[in-house]
Amino acid sequence: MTEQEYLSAYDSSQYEKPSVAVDALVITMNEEQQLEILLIKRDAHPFKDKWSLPGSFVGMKESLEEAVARGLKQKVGLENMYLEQLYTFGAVERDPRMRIISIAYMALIPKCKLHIVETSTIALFKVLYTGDNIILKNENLGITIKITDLAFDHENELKTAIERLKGKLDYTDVAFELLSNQNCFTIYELKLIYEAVLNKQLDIGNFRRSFKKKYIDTKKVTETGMESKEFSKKPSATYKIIQ
Amino acid sequence: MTEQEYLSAYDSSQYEKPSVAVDALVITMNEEQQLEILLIKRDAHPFKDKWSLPGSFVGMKESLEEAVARGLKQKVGLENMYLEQLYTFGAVERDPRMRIISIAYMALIPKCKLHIVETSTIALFKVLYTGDNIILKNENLGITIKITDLAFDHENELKTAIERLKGKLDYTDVAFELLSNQNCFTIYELKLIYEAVLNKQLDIGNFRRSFKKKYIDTKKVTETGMESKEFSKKPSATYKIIQ
DNA sequence: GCAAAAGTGTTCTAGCTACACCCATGC
DNA sequence: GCATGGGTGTAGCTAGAACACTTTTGC
Repeated sequence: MTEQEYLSAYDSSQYEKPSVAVDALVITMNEEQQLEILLIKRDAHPFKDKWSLPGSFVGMKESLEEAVARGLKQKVGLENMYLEQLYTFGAVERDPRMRIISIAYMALIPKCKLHIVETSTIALFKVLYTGDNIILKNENLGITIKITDLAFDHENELKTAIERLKGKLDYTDVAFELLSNQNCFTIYELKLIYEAVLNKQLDIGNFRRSFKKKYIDTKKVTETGMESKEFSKKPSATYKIIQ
Repeated sequence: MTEQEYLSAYDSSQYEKPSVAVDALVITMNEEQQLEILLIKRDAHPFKDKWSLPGSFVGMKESLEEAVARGLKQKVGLENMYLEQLYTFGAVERDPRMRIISIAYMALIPKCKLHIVETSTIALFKVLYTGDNIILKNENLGITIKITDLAFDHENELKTAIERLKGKLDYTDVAFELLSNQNCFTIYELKLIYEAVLNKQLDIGNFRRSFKKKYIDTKKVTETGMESKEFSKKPSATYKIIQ
């Protein structure tokens, strides 16, 4: 049997298959320097009227990343953001309708590039900590929900994303993805992102020093030569990422 | 429409679906303190006669972990090993037969628990470094292959696993999974695992100190009170993990 | 003048690195 | 006696934490 004969004889439909979806954790930072997550209110069963992560089924001719990008473009008009695979959730009963295996992706995007028209079914929620609990709050809609109230296993997905983000701050450059302008930012602005993700205050002096050691000395980032007064009265040096 | 009506009306077979598989990266350490990986020689197209990672299709009523465990039990009689999800590979053309999305799992197991009858189609290969290249070698079969010769995208999966393992040594306890006996091991033995994974020599004095700080002081590990001469002439203290 | 961020300097500590050193044992 | 791992000690360097301090500007 040649390979060609083998391939055409192969019957890919002989077994029942699980469905495959991708979920997107669209994370941004608002003007008050708080993390926000994009949620969609379910209009159908199961979990009707619960808030959930935007998801899409994976088409036969698109990669996982392409499925996430397509879904986000269709649902909220988003394009060209940083995507990173988070984890694959495959418990048998995670969706009561049928077996769905879902590959979760984290999408980081600065809020200035996020032109979402908030409706009563699509909205950004602040991620707030109250002790050990996480609550999600949208002030325009006047909605506050507990993370445990999300549809499906999305509580688990969101918690995984937050932990991954915290863990990756140190040894990767993901924080830059939340800057409003990677070609012109201040150290203070980057510190705000770190503080929002880590949910704790950092010492600005130490942050400056470690920024310079980690990025300037290694030539990953350089001064633009321009100054900014966006965050202060005194002009501040601005930096840009070297490609 | 009630939720019950909705669920029964839901037609889960209306769209064509990708197939879903799991791949297992069974990693162990041999008597010479080298990492080994379990490979299976393909007996069918595509990639006929190439070596590959053991994989299984995911059944409708089993979780991803269960699918990995079932596959390993059926193919090589392995049970009860440490499993950790690695990454999901979903490129459209990764399998020329059909669309297969594969969730890779890393399985760590001490060689003493790995009772594999090596045949010409199932074997453990040493993971060896030659400069920047990785080669896979089985001396019983007299086979040496380059990592680039693996079937499908398994080169990529194996490289991802090795990197993950290296990265996780520091901040997790994965190294313990490769100990032949978690209830009786020496510090030297643990150091050999670190050296095999990191592919570099470590200072034994510093390793002892950091082991004690990280595990003894925190009461995660304690002395057994027994001594071992397995690795030396002078008797050595042995340790066990506290559950 | 006050507040707030920009930016620098200093001190202290913890941890890691690279050794040197002695001990116990098998050969 | 010598090689090998068991085990401890130590000096030096580095990164990070905590905090003090000056500067520049808008109000």
